[in-house]
Amino acid sequence: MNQDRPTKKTTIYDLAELAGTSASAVSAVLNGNWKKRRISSQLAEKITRLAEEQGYAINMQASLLRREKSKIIGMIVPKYDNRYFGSIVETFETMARERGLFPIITCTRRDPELEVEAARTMLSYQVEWLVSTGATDPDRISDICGAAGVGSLNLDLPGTKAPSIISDNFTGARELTRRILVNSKRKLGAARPLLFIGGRGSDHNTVERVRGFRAAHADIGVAIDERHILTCGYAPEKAEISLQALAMAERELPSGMFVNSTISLEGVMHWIKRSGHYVNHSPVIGCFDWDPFAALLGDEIEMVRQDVQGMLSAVFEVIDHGAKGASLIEIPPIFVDSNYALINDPMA
Amino acid sequence: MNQDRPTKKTTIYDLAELAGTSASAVSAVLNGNWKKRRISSQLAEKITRLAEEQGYAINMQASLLRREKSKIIGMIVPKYDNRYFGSIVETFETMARERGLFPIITCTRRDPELEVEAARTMLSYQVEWLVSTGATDPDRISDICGAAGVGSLNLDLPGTKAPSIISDNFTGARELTRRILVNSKRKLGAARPLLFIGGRGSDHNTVERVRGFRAAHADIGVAIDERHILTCGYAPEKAEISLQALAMAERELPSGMFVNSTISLEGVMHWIKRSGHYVNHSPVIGCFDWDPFAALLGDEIEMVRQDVQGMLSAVFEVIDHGAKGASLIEIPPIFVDSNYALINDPMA
DNA sequence: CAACGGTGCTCAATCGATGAAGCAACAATT
DNA sequence: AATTGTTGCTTCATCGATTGAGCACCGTTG
Repeated sequence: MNQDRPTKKTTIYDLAELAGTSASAVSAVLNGNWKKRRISSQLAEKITRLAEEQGYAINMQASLLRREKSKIIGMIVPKYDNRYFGSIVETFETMARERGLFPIITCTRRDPELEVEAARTMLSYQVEWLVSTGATDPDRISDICGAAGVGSLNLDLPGTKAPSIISDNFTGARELTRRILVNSKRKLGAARPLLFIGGRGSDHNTVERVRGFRAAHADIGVAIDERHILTCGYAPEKAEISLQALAMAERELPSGMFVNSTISLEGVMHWIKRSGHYVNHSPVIGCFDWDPFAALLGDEIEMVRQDVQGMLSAVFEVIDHGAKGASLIEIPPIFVDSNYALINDPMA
Repeated sequence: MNQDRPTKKTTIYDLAELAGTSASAVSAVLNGNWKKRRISSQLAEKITRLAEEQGYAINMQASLLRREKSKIIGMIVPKYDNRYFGSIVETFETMARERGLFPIITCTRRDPELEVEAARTMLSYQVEWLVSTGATDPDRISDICGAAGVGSLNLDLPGTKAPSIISDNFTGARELTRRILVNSKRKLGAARPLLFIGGRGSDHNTVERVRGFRAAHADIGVAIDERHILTCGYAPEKAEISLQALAMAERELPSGMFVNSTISLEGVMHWIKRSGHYVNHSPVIGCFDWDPFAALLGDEIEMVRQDVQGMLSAVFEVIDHGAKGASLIEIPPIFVDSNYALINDPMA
């Protein structure tokens, strides 16, 4: 079809000429408000048929230029290398489309400069909202958006200049720690203090999780060794290096660990396997995040699953109905049983 | 900054008024060809400064409407739930940006209707190229793009109407099978025929991998049991159901498996752990795809890593320099050693 | 002093879709 | 017969950036 013009795209003017009518009639028919514009159904049908035949596709650039709302929603995300972010992106796309929004996602690889550049590019594309996921400097992005009159939102990591939707890290970490301690007690006879590894000491989530970690120890009156709080960053290698350094320094390693992300867990498990420590007494492990294979690794890996559906529902709730100022919305995480069952409400 | 006008965005006309000059001068300065248009460097500097102060962001819709090239490149991808696709998306974004292209990615959840809809939407946004990754019906998408004069490319799964870049599935599968058989021989004393599980019997990759699987068995003169080729789909549950059915039907299960994706491996490992089969003789496993945790699961999980960098280099090679017709470009996969070392050229 | 080339800008048309305003034709009402 | 209402369209300005054409002014040259 339409062999005569191989490259040039069909416009409403081409269709108008073919239909022997005006471009505005074509426009009205194709964007659905032809009833309102009192176009006869015969003409509407004819135009629709022609559009189909010609393989007409609207030029969004032209349409959006004219319209006041772009219906484009942007998201920046640090990485695609774990299930948590993958699930966030997939859910975001689905929910955006359900609302008639066009999602644009970009991965900024935890690079602050890229984050800013990506935000600016998204503004150029006239996004109506920008969701900053796990951004290193969310407030900078909120400022940039604010100056352009574009709404922004923080996801996963909070900021102070836009509504933030994050997991309830404190409560989640406290419950996760409690569970690891219970497993530790069952396995070793007594609850022994755990190691905390992964994350950045400077980020809110890590701070809150350490706080939950401390609280759970305090709850059962077990003292923490401050040298065993290793907020060494998220990369797998950093966890390995950190553990190796600890093993060099100490006679005895902790018998259990709270691992702050699946990415860190990757390094931890690799080190455990290769280092030769823990050969005849594998540690009791818990991880703040979920991965299907990690779940199958040992018998005793306790995992928290962040409630991605819940978090994104909250995101779109804010987008649809607004939120006051830079509010902080905390979503309780979900505890995953080893046999794939989900148990809600960790504190129940 | 720019407090007076909270919502309305700054345009080149606003900047022109502020600078006491014309919009065309502003445009020339901001898009970099002010030398060609003989604008003085004083004026250029002034305009640049003003643009910065006002937080000006170009309106891409307007710019793209006027220009002939959009510099937008689209990709559709089935899922974000494994490292392979995550890595494809991340690499694609990086390489696109390096070339000054703006990547738009959308996830179609293996839904043929969504694929077509996504392709049409991307055409509306004037993409110059569309990369269909693992599409269920790549030719349909090529047709749609072709009608609009837009280039298309297939990645991961081949089509017949556009250049396709895929892994060398046959060679990869043959070498993977060979390795599993070697491991099987080392462990059990003799090389026993393997089970093939996962993938769709209708897709090219699965067909080729089964062919490689057969070839490797033939190479050492071991006969395959045809009932042990289970192309049950990609979802984890399908692999579980399929294995369960096999276990009900047979007295003895195969001692080794070729698993066709990490997603299928998820189901396989879960079933092995929960079903009670293989309790005192864990099977020798190989997987066509790589996952960091799966790599740590057993001692004997052999994994092939598809060469994402290589595949995307080939994609952009085609985009930059063209390819003849619907050529098929096969990229050799990479074999991963259990200690994280990479060994190239599987056939060496 | 006229002609010429160079510099430094402005003007106005254009990309494709949209929608307010308007117009012609006819029907219904006073 | 004049007014009003309704239907079914068309006309045209507009969104913001881009770019070919053109204009005014300068210094230089013959």
